[in-house]
Amino acid sequence: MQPKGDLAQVLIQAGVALLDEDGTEGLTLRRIAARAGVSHAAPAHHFNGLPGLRIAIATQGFQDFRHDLICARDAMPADSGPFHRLLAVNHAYIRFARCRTALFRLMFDQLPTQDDDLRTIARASYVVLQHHCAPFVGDRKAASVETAVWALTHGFAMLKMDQPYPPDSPVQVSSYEDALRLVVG
Amino acid sequence: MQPKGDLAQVLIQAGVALLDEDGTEGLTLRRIAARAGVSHAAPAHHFNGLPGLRIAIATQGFQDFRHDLICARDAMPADSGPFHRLLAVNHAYIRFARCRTALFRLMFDQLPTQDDDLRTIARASYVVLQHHCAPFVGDRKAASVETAVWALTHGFAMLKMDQPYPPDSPVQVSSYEDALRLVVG
DNA sequence: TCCATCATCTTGACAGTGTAAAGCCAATGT
DNA sequence: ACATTGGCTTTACACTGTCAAGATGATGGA
Repeated sequence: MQPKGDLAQVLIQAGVALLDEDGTEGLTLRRIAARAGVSHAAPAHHFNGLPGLRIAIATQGFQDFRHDLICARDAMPADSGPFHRLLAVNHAYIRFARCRTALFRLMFDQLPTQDDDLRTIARASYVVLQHHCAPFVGDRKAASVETAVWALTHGFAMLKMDQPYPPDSPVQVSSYEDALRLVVG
Repeated sequence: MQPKGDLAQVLIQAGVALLDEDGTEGLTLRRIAARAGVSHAAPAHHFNGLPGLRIAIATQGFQDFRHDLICARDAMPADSGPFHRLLAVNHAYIRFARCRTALFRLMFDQLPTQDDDLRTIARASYVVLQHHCAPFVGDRKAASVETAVWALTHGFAMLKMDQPYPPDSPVQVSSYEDALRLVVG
């Protein structure tokens, strides 16, 4: 779903803003239209209804997501070891889920779609994480290591997202780094 | 949110059935009411609106979930090793996410709530998995091992849920067992 | 220049949704 | 006998997504 003009991008940004501000139930065709200053039916016309708009927003979300991951890697000092580079990327992953919960949920809710753009950018996001796993493969299967690292990170992100600061949570903050060492160590 | 009478449980079961049959957007107060043969406002009266009903359904979902995990463990032969017992439980975890996607999503969407019943049963579900990690702790921190195993399983479940059978998926079926060995091995 | 075409966006209408207020009604307690 | 409560219905309302029809303006060929 490629934007036809200027308005499409404005609508997507309005939707992202609504998700960040009001959460999942804040995302509404009519609210997006009002925020963009157009009639209530304009969004549906551009994105083929609400499902199309959700896919477009998820696509934008993955672009922001990938950007965050890459920035986290680039912000590391040049002499950082591969573990700390991987850790920085994965912390960005978890931070994104924590700071932009509604958008993060929408992104992974919309994944089982046929839309090519969404699948492409989602895959590109995965490649960033995948790339930082390479130094740790050793004589193991690369897919196994990548799967373990990704699933660990994604699962941890979901739990941190669900329970921001629960004193009795089974998962503590420091546990992630320890767990990651188990996987790549 | 404890049921006041018979109808409450009927409404919950109707909601679960709607989720299984029609997916996330099939869950509607009015559809639940129609299926239960009561007026459209009855569900809201019992559960304090849609949010309360969703919490009640998520609570029921975690009970089914925990039941599945325990049954998977009990179905293993008595001489099974601890790894195959853990694997059986985690396969049940992944299978639940795959077979009851909408309910699974709702369960973890509703987790960040104050509802005590929901938090209690969710925690009890986690304990089942936690318990099977004990043989692999060794001299490591128990929380790290449990976190790694749980996050790996949950993350893998989410990916299998999103992409049922994609030929180009970065995560293959056999990868989970390999990844789990990395963590507990 | 004129006219057809098309994309963009608006307007109006409709069914479906959650929610709140009011009412009904049987059971219960005093 | 009477008031009260809980369980459920009825009614109404605002909000939602979607569709059909129309307005507006740009494009592009004759």
